[in-house]
Amino acid sequence: MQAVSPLALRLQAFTRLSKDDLAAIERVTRKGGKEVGARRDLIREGDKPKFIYLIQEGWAFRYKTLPDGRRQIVSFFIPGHICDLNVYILKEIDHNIGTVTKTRVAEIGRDDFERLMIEHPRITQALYWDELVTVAIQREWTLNLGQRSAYERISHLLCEMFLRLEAVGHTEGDSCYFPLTQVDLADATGLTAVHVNRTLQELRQHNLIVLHSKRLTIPDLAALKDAALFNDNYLHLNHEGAHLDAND
Amino acid sequence: MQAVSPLALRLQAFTRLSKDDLAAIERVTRKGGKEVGARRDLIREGDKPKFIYLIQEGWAFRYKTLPDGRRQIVSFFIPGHICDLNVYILKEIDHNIGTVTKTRVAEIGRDDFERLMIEHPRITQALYWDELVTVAIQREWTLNLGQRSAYERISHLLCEMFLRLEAVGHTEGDSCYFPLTQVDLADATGLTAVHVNRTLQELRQHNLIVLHSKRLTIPDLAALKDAALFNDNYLHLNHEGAHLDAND
DNA sequence: ATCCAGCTATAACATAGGTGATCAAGGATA
DNA sequence: TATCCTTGATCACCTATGTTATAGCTGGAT
Repeated sequence: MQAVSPLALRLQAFTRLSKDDLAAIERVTRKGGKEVGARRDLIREGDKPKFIYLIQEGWAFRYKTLPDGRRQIVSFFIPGHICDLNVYILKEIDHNIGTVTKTRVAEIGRDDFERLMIEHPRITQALYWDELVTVAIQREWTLNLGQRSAYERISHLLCEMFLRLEAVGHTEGDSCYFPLTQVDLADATGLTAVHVNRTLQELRQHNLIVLHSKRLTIPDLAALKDAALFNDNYLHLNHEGAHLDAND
Repeated sequence: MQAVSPLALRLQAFTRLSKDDLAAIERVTRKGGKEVGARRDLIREGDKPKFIYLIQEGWAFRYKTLPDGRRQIVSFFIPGHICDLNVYILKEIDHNIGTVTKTRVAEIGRDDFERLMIEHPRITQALYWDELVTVAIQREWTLNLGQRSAYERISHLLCEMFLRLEAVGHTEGDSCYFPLTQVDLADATGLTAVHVNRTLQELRQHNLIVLHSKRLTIPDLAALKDAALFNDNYLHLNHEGAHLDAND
């Protein structure tokens, strides 16, 4: 189905990997393959962390809830995304991971993972880069929720997802598959679905987006970025030089 | 001044460290010592990451800004806190770190740090635990900003800070030093200073807090936690058994 | 071809929290 | 003691976003 694992694709945005590295990634990710249906929970709060999850195909998200049912999506996972490097160190998971679409994941055990990191320092470093980017995204979400208006917030999320999808080759020109419902967007932006709907109308009126039938088109990305006060430095894709000290 | 480095104190909440481990921490942290005044920037957006910063004494925070000046504090640093494990992998810092009070930090270079990790696997693991907790806190802040009301949000922040201070021995009974201004609280909770003021009044009226002259007292922590819908699982302090597999 | 559940759209109304302005109180500095 | 500056307190008014309700779509299941 796919020639290259989306993880490998993603990591190569940071550093070049050898054939040997790539083969090791393929091996490890092929091992714990698993299919999960749409709108299912993959991990539940309170679980004992056993595996590192790698999203191979499909969309998922991490979410947290309050006792009265309020719920916040705290991050989205798209192909190539690793959930929680080193997480087996913790005793208990403090959040949930749910799927949006049908999803193919690889469950990677602690031992396999540690072996991979010991035998492939280049991969190890790339994984830490990946982890740092994930945390940086989490911080940007904090800024998003704390300071941006509804209009800016939604624009920002759309920009971010588009750029992340682009990085793993999941866009076609100025459009992409986009399976999130307005309720998902609301839970991710801390707004209500009603207000998300209003705001999407507004974005459409301004010709910043076309969104229907699970397809998002952004005719003028620069304009949407402006509306979002989007600064892509937090995605750390501008990495020339960052890997110069890795031994080739 | 202090017998044990607050970092060592903090890490021992996760695992027991040997005398040798402790000595290594002392050595590394003593090396790059530096004093910074109150309300100064320690790190600026765009800087090239050179050091890992360890807060030895004082309070600081990480913040991000928007072009029009809006600003969000995305995390607080108290003694024993490490800023960004492995951060030297990135090309450019995407946020700022500013001090609240006069602060003593240790700048730890990449080489020293990597040597520490190679020679002390127990410390390495504790550092990853620390990093996972930091990220978990960031996620909880996302929930906080996205879903909690002003009243819950401020209560939550006060609970979190109190518990974190307690973990490094910086509380006295039910009270602690608390140098944040109402503007700081506003920037951290995504509210305005005016509304923070209103909400603090409300908390005082409900006898949940006493706060003046940079001193916070929480007469009934359980009650404040209730008001905050506070669930401390994200701090991962409940760790019995978590380190059983470390070789003693 | 029909049905149904989960989406999307819209409207009328309510409110939490924002704005901008002013003043008082508490520490530093001199 | 006087001055300055930061912080905290309050007030009157405003608006972005939430609430509740209803109805119309749409696409997959049967």
